[in-house]
Amino acid sequence: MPTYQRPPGTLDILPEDQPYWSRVRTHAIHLAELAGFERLDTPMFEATEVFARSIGQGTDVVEKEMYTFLDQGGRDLTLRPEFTAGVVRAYIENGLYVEVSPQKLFSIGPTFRYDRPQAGRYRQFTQFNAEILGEQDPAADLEIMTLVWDLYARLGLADLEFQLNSTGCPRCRPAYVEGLRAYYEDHSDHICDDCQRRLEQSPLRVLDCKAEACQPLLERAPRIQNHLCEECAQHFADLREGLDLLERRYVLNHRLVRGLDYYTKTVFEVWAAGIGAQSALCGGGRYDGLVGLLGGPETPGVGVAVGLERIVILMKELGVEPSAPRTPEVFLAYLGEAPRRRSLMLMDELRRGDVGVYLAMGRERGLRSQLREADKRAARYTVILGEVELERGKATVRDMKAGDQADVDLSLLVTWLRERVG
RNA sequence: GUGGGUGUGGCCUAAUUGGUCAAGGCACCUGGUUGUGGCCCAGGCGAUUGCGGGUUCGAGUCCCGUCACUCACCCCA
Repeated sequence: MPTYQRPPGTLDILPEDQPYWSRVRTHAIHLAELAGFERLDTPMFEATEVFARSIGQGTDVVEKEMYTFLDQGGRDLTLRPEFTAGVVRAYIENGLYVEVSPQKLFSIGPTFRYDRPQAGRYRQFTQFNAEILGEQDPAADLEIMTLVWDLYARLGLADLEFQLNSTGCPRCRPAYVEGLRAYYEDHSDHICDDCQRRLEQSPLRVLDCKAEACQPLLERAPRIQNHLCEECAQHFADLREGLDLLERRYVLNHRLVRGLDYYTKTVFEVWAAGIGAQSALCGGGRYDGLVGLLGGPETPGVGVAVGLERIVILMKELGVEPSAPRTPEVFLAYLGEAPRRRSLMLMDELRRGDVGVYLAMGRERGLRSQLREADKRAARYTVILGEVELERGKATVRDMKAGDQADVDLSLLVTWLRERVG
């Protein structure tokens, strides 16, 4: 065992995995920009209050999953467990509501949750996040959903569909929740302990209970879809029409309720098999009250958070090719002190000429050892410089694939190589 | 927080079920070629078998504890 290990639930992303990450990030950023989203970077930590108020006191995230600490100045801070709260805080603080509306913003970076790690779940994980602030039109929900769908499609994850639901708004939800509570109270002796608690704290959460005992009751529980106000019902219908029109598959899931309190109307997730017991690839929804709740002007919003680790896991599982890493195609080998100095200069010259190059290290190495290294590094050409070549003002350039060699004038070497690599 | 599984060199695996066996493969380094890679051959580096304790003449192998990793529950990315 090594003396030091990664903290539980964290990940070393080694060079061999970077091509996957690079491909995921590149596509995410490209698609976001294509759809008119602008990048916003916020701090990795915020005042704890920002998250506690947004996400809600009774939620799992706030109750037991936050990395919270006091800094030297006694400030109560928390590593972000998600992006939305911080993005909304930045939107208000920087007065982005006076800019063109809606504001379409995306972010990408690490997030932190103190969960128990398991397959597909980490304490530090990476999210791609997109938000549309200042627009109540269901077209905004549709754009958000289309964006993540297209990201998956580009990365080769096919056969996906949205889980979709509407959780109503402050006008219609309270009545539904009362109805749900009343229904459950009539049968309270048949439900699990967790649900007993949920009824008090966040009644909607009884809907995604998986306990055997609760299933029969759930079957006949009232469904929010039948209790939406006219505005919410219309919004939901418009969104579904848009999804149909653009052929983004979805299934209605009346039991989909997300673990954060701020959602209104639309909630959705995308599920996939193959990431251990986890299924959610992304999750999102509308939060029309959040900006107001955090002290800004009443402003509707909708957004999504995409888990990047889970995408990478699936890409590997499905055999999706990552992007090819770019490594130098030229290796400089030398024999002797004068050639070594000349190689140093060649290295400099080549890189200034935008030719990627490895330089052999070590002063007493045999050519065999240097060529072995060149081979392992998959260099296309090895430039061999010894006393013999130096005297004639030339270098021996070995084509590693063909196995043949050419004499090239040192003065022409950069040009010669530039014509053949890149 | 709760439960299950696992823990041998950088990686993968072995050790006749307590008796010199800590072995093999991959990787790495050197040499076979006084200046030539990939294949092959030879050699080499590298492990107090997670840690602590116990049983025993003797433990990698049994027991207890502990730590770590891992999977799962809750919930999510």
